[in-house]
Amino acid sequence: MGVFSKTCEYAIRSVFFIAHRTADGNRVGIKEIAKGIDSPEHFLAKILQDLSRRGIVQSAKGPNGGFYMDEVGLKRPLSEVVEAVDGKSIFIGCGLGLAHCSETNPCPLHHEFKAIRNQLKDLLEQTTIGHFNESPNLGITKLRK
Amino acid sequence: MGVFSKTCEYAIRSVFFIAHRTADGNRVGIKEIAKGIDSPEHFLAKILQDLSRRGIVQSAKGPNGGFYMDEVGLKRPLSEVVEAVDGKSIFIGCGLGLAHCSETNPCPLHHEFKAIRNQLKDLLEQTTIGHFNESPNLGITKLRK
DNA sequence: AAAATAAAAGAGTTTTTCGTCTTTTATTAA
DNA sequence: TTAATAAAAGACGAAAAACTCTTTTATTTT
Repeated sequence: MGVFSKTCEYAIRSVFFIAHRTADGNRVGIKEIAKGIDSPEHFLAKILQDLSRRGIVQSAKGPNGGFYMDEVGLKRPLSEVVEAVDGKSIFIGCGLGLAHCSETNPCPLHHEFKAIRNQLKDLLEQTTIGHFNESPNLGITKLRK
Repeated sequence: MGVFSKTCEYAIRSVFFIAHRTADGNRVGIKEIAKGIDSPEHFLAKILQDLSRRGIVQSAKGPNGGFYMDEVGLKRPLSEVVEAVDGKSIFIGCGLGLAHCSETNPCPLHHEFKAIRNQLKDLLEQTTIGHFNESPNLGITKLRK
């Protein structure tokens, strides 16, 4: 089991992909995205519909349509994508699945898990969707299986 | 989505519970364990059958039977429980779900994820199943929802 | 205005995870 | 040696996640 759901993995990979391909103002279609990140096309379509409704990606129908991102979108943190798809639980949930685990009522591993979760939280908050557009050597090269 | 599957959460909570209740040589039945950690009894039975087959917990049938742990078992790291139930993927898998992500072929977040995963790995390797038996104030008090 | 394009929406199926229920087997104690 | 106990095993059932296919709607270009 990964840290994220598969849906969320596709979401992250697709926003990186869209960010990279459309920073110049172009748009990119669902087929191309699906190929570019090795995901099932129609399943990804659902995911992007959702991200589009939430304003995380933009979309346009018709010829020359497709998905794209604006300047504001590129600056959004990855944490917004994750939260939109998987919810907040990854940032706040108990590692042992206890609903009432908290600072005052901690499970055996509460504090240790908290430290790790916070690191993940920081990473996802500090990494923007457009982050890898500026680092030409790293990044986008690797989004396929 | 939590870091562990629900099955694994139940597994961890149950080994902590069994360790605590049977360090003195007693045994504890499935009903009591299920109540003690707030889990579905028959589902937990399946999980413990598996852990028993793998030698992580011991079991005995019949009157005065139940689950228990020996000295060796108490010293086992929690990572063995997690690996038995959820497999290695949590320790080695790519955060973005890419099968061929690696040191030489890293995904955009490879190095960052690796650091976090390693922390989790260390925690699970350093915490033994019997760890909380010795710390009377912390620990076992909180395994129910 | 018509045809082509591409996302949105709707309605499924499949697979995996989670959970339940019943029967069987092993052990112990009366 | 029979009855009681408790885990093991087997066979389901339900829900969630992952994935597919078809139809509709919006847009653009000719």
